[in-house]
Amino acid sequence: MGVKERKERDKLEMRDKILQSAHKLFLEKGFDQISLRSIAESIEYSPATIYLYFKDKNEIFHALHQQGFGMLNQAFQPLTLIASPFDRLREMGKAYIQFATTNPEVYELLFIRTEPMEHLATCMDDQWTEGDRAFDVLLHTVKGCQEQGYFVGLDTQNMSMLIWSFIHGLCSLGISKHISHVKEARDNQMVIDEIMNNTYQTFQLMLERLKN
Amino acid sequence: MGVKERKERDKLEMRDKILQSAHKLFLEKGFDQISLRSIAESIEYSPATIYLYFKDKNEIFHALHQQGFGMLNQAFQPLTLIASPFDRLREMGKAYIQFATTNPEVYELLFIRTEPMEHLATCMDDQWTEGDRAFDVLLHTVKGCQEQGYFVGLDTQNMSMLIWSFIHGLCSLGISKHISHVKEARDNQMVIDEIMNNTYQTFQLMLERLKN
DNA sequence: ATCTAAAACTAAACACCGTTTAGTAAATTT
DNA sequence: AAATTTACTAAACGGTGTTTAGTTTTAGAT
Repeated sequence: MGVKERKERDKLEMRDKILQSAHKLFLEKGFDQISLRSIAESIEYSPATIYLYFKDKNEIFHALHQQGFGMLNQAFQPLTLIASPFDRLREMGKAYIQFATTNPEVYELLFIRTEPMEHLATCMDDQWTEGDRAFDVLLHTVKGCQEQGYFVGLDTQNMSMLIWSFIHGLCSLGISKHISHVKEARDNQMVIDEIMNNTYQTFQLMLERLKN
Repeated sequence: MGVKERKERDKLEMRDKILQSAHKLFLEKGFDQISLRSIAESIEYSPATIYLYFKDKNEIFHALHQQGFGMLNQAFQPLTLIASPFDRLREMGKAYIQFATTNPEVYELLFIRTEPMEHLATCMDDQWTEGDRAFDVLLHTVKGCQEQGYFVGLDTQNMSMLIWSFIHGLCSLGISKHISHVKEARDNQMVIDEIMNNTYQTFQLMLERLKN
């Protein structure tokens, strides 16, 4: 009697349908433009139906947040194959920037918007472990670099935090409209991308000088 | 017959009253909790009245944005007296972090939220010049450092952008709830402040190693 | 002092929003 | 076939930003 199983599948399918629709909408129209009502309309159900599958809007954001972290981890997956820690670190930075610039809305959801974080804070179960794990990977890579003579005398955790801060700051400034000081950059994404690349390259040069 | 002048004064006073009220409200209740209606209530006028002094809500944010930049510039004012560029750079970073941590809501408005920026983009008059000027100060200081043997061979603009990215990233992560990897940091502001200080100190050590 | 025209202000409405409630229709179990 | 659980929704609640139409207050001219 697989009716129970089918029902469960249906339930998950519906959840997924809602999430897919939300994802599509917030890619198309941006963040503040997603409403439960627009999600409901796009899946051709009434707004109240969504509350049968999600507690509230934050829970939808939370689910998208998890999904986004999945995407990011997937982007990092191939990099674990790189043996040299310093090379791996460089490529991790590149991949991070690449992810942020090609999925700015997702990046915003993951690292800039505070809504799902605040929601998580109220949950007892630590589901922000994905973030912890990602940071552990960074820590491990920095440690590897140090064993090869980079960043000697600098604390591993502080150095990791430094690197993350820089990359995150660069991505944040690139995604938001805050890169000024070059008037062409105001609306030209290509100029912004170039600034980001140049800045990252300079960072890389800086790190290379920190050997021995 | 100074009646016309008085009316103009009254108009400006009212604008200021609205802005003060908005500022107070968004310090008290946070960002998303400010509504035109709550502003109106706190100044004891009807919501529609606000539209006689501001085009829309974005224009209020925009005005607060300018005001916030004034505060930041004021915090930077004393630092121009520091003769040594490298010392000045260090103190600028400290002042920036200090500003961000003591006025997180203002910092969020200035550098994280995109609303007033998007509004500015539609304005023809370039009023984001304050940001440009602040960056010029940074550029000038970095150039000074280079003349004293720091960061040689690195592009001035890229280096400035690197520094701003790092500091901004650090502040962003500190303000939002995204610093994980230390479970105590989840809700303890003191731990977060310490992480930020340690990270900045490490950055400083790094820069010092880049002499010659 | 009275009339007029402009300025200041607001009540009410509009079209949204997230969320809840109460009730209907369909599917499943008995 | 009846009873019960499940899936769904219409309508409402209290909130938002904004507009409109109309009222009150003020200023200047007669």
